[in-house]
Amino acid sequence: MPSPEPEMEIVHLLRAVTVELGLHSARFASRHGMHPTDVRALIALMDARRADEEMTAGRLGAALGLNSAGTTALVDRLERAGHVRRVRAEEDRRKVLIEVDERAVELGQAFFGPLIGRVVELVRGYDEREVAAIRGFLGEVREAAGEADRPAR
Amino acid sequence: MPSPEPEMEIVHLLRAVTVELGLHSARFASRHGMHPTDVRALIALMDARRADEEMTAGRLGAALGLNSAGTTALVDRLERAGHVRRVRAEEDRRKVLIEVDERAVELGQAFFGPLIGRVVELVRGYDEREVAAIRGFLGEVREAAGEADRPAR
DNA sequence: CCCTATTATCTCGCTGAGCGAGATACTCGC
DNA sequence: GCGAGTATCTCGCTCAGCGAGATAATAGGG
Repeated sequence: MPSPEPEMEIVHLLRAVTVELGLHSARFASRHGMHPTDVRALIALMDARRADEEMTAGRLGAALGLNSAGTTALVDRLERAGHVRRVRAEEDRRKVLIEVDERAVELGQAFFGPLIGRVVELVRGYDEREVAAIRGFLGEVREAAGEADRPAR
Repeated sequence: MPSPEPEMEIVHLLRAVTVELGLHSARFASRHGMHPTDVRALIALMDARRADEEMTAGRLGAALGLNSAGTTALVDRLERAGHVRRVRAEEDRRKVLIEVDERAVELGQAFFGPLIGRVVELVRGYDEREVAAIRGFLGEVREAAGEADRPAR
């Protein structure tokens, strides 16, 4: 066994964090009778909401890696549970806008709020340069993971 | 809308990273005709391997949040694909040890290697104190996510 | 030792998420 | 207003994961 590089500790920690966060979402899902995909969908929808972007059925499916049939089923499920509403887009009536219900937002905040608050608290414990390092690192990892397909740059 | 706290940027980045890494695993899965759960299982198995711990069917299922029936089906799938072997434990012959095939390890390294290498490279770009901050932050987040259930401490 | 309780895994039958193929509804350029 | 293109939906199917219960092995009290 080759002597392990010390940088690998960060790699393993990173993976452990994603696993742990995934399990946390799964707890939210099962507690509310939802499936992991539904939670991912709600998160994507709330992201769009925060960025003030309209979310259509198609864009949602693409973000989650579903095909159109699966997307329809997903939205059906969320709509049946009262978490979202379908609204025909006025400019292009082929599109279906998906709007998150206020109650679903509150549900999410009630569950994820404590964890988010804890992370905010953690961040406050670091000085400016340390926070910059954390922010830079996370941003670069996101970048790297998104582009990790094509072998060449 | 209340003025957003600046610490929230880190929270959103963190979530974006987990989403991106999740999609990356999903690409690995679909490229090799596997399901997301199978990839999570292989990761858990390789983790155990690195830590020199034996992994049984039961422990694997628990780590992934599957019940016994689902776990059996999962191991069947992985075994059929040649990624793992079932081995009866000698000390307690009720247990079934799951061993990862060397070829599956190589498959994973071939796919995740570039991304891991990129992250190692990134880490090298930070000085000691910055790396300590990143490591500390990730460790604390993992902790927080794992304990985020019980409201009181 | 045997008998019972306990633990680990597997089998069976079922539900439902997500897929491929193709239908339907709407838009846009000609 | 017709044909090509785009967004979503419908249908039928496959298979991941669940609940219930069977099977196999161990542990302990008598």
